[in-house]
Amino acid sequence: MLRISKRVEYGLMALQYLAKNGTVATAREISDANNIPYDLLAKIMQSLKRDGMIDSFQGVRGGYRMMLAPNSVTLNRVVGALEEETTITECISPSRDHSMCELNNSCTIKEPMQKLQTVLNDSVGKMTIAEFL
Amino acid sequence: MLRISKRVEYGLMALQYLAKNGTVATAREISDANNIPYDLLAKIMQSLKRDGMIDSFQGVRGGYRMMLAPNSVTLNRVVGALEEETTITECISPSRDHSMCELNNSCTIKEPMQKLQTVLNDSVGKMTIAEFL
DNA sequence: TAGAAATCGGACTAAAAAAGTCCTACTTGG
DNA sequence: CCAAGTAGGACTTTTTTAGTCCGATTTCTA
Repeated sequence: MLRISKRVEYGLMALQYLAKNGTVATAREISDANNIPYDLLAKIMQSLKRDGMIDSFQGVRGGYRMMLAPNSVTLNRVVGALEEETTITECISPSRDHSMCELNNSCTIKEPMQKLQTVLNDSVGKMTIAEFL
Repeated sequence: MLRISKRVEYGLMALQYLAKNGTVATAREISDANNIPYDLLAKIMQSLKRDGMIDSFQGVRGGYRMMLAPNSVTLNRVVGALEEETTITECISPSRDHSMCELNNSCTIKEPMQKLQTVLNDSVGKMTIAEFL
């Protein structure tokens, strides 16, 4: 049901690393420290950068740096930055036309699913990177 | 991150159906009513039966029947009955030897993940089939 | 008592998603 | 200029999930 993806797992490790060390760190450094495949991590860092929670510097003395206070970066935000779909169910997703569940409008569990989604968002949204330090 | 599987989705629909109607219903009846592939639903019903939340009757007038009050069947229980792994992360799973995260014991996010797991279990555990009626 | 309508359950295939790899381009400090 | 970085597209592999198929067993009923 709710296993988090490696993308999120690695992303959290990277953010933890950055938050802990305070300084600029390279993707290579982080991948070495955590046994994360370098290429994969590189992509993840780009996504986190795009979100704005970290900053990046190209070139020889480049790397990544935290841009926000750890306690202001919620898990919801991290997940949102790293994953396409963040809803519990396809029919709740805002990305598709879901005026009906797939073919028919006979979906009988939409409302409770929506409720579950809210409950989940609330609880996950309360945790931040500060909890990882 | 946390999309629920079709197994759980279909399982919830089936439980809703049984709880709503009160009587014995066949897998065919439920699959027709909800556009669920019959063979798949049949397996799901067997899993739910094994858990004990529903009962089954073989033979010509057979089918399935709810065995518990809807408000006593939590989502956690349904998920547990229908899925192998129910943990947010592999290293938390009780099914594997995880005295260390895979190869090395350098997993730096285990504790917060454990906390997240607890938070999640708590919130999901509060919802029951009664919410689906 | 035969047969239809069910559940039971294993084995398999197909499809989708996730994880990981490869390669090239661009940037920048020394 | 070149080494050490990020940026990012395209691709392959692996894993997981979804779905299918088939035969066995049970049991009501005509």
